Amino acid sequence: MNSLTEENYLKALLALSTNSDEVSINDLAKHLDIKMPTVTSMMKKLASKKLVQYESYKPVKLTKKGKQEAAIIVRKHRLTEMFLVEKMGFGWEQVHDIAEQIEHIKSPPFFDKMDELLGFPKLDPHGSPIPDKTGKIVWKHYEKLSDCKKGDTLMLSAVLNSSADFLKFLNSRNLKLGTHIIIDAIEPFDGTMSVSIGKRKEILSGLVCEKLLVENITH
Amino acid sequence: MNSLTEENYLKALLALSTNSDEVSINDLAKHLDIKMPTVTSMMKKLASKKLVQYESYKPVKLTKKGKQEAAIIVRKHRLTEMFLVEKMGFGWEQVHDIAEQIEHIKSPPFFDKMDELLGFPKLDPHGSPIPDKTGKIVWKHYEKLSDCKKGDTLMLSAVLNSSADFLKFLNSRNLKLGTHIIIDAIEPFDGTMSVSIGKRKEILSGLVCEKLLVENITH
DNA sequence: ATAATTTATTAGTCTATTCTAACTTTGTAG
DNA sequence: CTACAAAGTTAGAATAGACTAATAAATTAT
Ligand SMILES: [Mn+2]
Ligand SMILES: [Mn+2]
Ligand SMILES: [Mn+2]
Ligand SMILES: [Mn+2]
Repeated sequence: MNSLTEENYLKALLALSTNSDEVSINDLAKHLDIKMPTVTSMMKKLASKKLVQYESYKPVKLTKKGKQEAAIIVRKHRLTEMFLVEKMGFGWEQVHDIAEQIEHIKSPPFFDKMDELLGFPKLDPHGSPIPDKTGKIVWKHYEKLSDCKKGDTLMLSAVLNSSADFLKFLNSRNLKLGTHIIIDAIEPFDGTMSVSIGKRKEILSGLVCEKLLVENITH
Repeated sequence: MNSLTEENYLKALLALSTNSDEVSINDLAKHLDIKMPTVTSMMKKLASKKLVQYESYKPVKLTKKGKQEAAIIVRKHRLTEMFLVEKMGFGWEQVHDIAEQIEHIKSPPFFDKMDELLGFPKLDPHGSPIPDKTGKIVWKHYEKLSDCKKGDTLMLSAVLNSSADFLKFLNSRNLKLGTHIIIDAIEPFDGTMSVSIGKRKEILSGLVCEKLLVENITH
């Protein structure tokens, strides 16, 4: 059984493996806000448990086993978020921090029951896929709003940042999953977009646009 | 903020304070299944946090502050058990172990929401009172079945043991909170009782009878 | 009032997780 | 191909929590 600490390392490794599946000690240290030597020694420990592949001075890689166990934590995190929103009435900006703790609860029946009560959801409240019980994760083919072009009509489908601050910002602009966005103009210098959300006109900074995943529904 | 470990010590102290409000290191060690020297050093730590009163070679006592913080953990534990039974469909024999973990979640809104969704319950699924937010705990005046006499008609109101084994035993005898019990005979030697539960006749050992709290409803 | 037993404390060790300081390796810019 | 910066490792120390062995205090039994 992995400790809470080990589980958080596994989850961070998975989160940082989206592109290359190789993760540097430095990135991991920054992501977890832990110093590099601490990370190095934890990598040795996880390697001894066959959860990562580790060699001195090289980036780390999750093994199949490590990937699977990380995905199970993510599953528990996302099921929890969905439960908090759908069954307990929390806002999507309130659930991440609670889920960060509940994901470590050891009780398969507890999460199975959530899953069942929710009707076996495929997505969490932020649009991210809920891994299945075997650890498989299937992302739909979304694109970043920042990669879309002027005139496109898009549907907000997922957010890449679940911090309360960011989500409260989206709330204040009436941006929810499913909301339609039309790109009126793009500032070439910094990627700031002028968009229409329903009847309202809004300005979204490049940084915000990079965190919004959309589906192109231009007619 | 107290650690999970400290919280479990506080809860044990409160549980063992029911009578005398003084707790011996030895009892605490047995209750927590931890060796005495470890308990001694934790008592020193809790004393430095003003949560217990500790002097060498004397029994420990929870301070007002310690009692309050312990009760808040118990509140979270019992709200959780109630939520698991009432809102998630678990049996009363399944919830204690999950609550033992969830009681340590740091999120007042999470437990407030449970409380609200449950309609501010006063009792948990095992008949124990749910402490209020200030830490006050009010037990109703129940008596132990083992203290009742032949001919009494009683209503099962609470159980003093929440282990899955014990509760599964009660399930198998159709004993639930609210069930009526009539004492047909008491074996003087060991306190074994012959009782009527509805139309059924059952035999309950003295040990079982001591764990059942009842309300006397003899006409 | 002793002796025996039980309870509690000290001292020293261990594992898990983290840190800082110092050193080494790798990668990059001339 | 050096020289410097960035990334990574080693060594040593700290804290939380738990253990064992040895010792001391308090209780109980004779
Ligand atoms: Mn989240
Ligand atoms: Mn976490
Ligand atoms: Mn319980
Ligand atoms: Mn607990």
